[in-house]
Amino acid sequence: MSNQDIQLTVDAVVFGYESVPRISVLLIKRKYEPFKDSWAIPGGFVLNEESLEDAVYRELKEETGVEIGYLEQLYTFGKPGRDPRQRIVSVAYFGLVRPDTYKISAATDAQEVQWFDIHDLPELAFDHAEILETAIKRLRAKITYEPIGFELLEERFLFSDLENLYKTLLGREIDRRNFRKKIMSLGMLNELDEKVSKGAGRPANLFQFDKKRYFQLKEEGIVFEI
Amino acid sequence: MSNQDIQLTVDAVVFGYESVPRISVLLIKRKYEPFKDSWAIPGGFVLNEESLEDAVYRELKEETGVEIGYLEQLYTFGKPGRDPRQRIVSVAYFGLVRPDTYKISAATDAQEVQWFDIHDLPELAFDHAEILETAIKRLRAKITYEPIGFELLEERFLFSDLENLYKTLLGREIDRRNFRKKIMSLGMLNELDEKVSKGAGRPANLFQFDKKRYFQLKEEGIVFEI
DNA sequence: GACATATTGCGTACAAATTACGCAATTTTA
DNA sequence: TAAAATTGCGTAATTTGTACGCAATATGTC
Repeated sequence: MSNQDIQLTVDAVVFGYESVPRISVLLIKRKYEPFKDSWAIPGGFVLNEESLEDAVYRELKEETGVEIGYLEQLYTFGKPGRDPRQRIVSVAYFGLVRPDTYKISAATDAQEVQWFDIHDLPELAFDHAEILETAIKRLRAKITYEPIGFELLEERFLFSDLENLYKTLLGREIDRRNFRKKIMSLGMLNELDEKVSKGAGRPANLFQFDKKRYFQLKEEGIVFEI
Repeated sequence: MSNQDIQLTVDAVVFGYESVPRISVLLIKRKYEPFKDSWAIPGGFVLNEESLEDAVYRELKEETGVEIGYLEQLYTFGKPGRDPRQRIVSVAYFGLVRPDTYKISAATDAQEVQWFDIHDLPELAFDHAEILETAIKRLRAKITYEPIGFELLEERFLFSDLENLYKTLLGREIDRRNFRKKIMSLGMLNELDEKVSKGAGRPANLFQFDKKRYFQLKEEGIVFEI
């Protein structure tokens, strides 16, 4: 097939979390046609000699300045006509950043890059609304069977933060005490000695996800599940 | 990126099931370099104006004569160097066929196309071993939370067939009686009036997966899970 | 400073789901 | 005709999930 004329791009749906609480996604305003001045998921063409993941990291750095802590391939979108000008197939990824990175990147270039609440999104270029929807569904599903929620929190976090993250993402109430029991029973969290007091109420303990222990347990067939 | 020089292909890992029991995968012997005479997953270049799915259906028909009953995107493999000659990014799919289709295609062209037990595979071209492994993992995981196992059985099947399919795929013993209770409690199977007697033992009832009912239940938030 | 309010951490009773296994019914095979 | 194989249904024990109660410990208010 020497006359194949298909361009390959990557796009990255990057999620962040604030303890407001809200889940947000990183979007850029397009500088060029097509869809000039529309909001879009960051991404771009894959270079001839770089891997798909490298393309994602590079584009994210170039376009948004963000460095992500977690990245996985989401889905490949290739329907003819998804770009009005040429045949473009895009390998979409989804990534997660911690609040600290989040803040930095939010300040970088307010004109072109911006975090949006996933429940209050602008109109998006191309089929990016579909890509984003796919990503949200995946994130929502995945936090129930993979410990990726921790990638959205600080290294050391409060149980109430974790709980709010799950409540917000799953969109339903969770019994605080049962949730805690369930998570703790997995044996993947370390309770730190440090206590934090914010606002009224008894000070809360800090926790940390034990990635090493998680992989040990995974080896033994014990999986994360909520 | 006007000088991008990346070719796009699709590959399809097609699974079948025989009540031996064994899970098998459809492979072809390559006619051309690179990897001439090696076994490989069927696939090929995407045409400029066809969708990725259409490319899969077309290539499968051209190369194997198989028509699949279920298809889903698996993963996109794009590491530079996975094809020794040029940069090729491949969108891999996995598909399932029923035993009837299975038999037909096996007869089509015994020289070039062949079913292999997934536990007794030949050496594969390119990174196809990795693709196949990814597909097997996905299939194994997915039969526990999506009703795709039925796509590997006849429309009307015996409970023991379903049970053996799960035992074979999951690679562990399953209590026959509890398995049956669990599946039946989902309310997605219709018990037919017809009985079948094969070999010794009490004749068994035929069952049928009720896809319409499944989607109804899914709407109501009741999901398939085993 | 005392008291109301908020949040955390732990525990307990009850319901639901899972697991282990017994056994009769009905067929083929010896 | 008896033995062996397979199916279909049931029941008890165990594990897991759910709904709460309540003391401990901070902040906010008067």
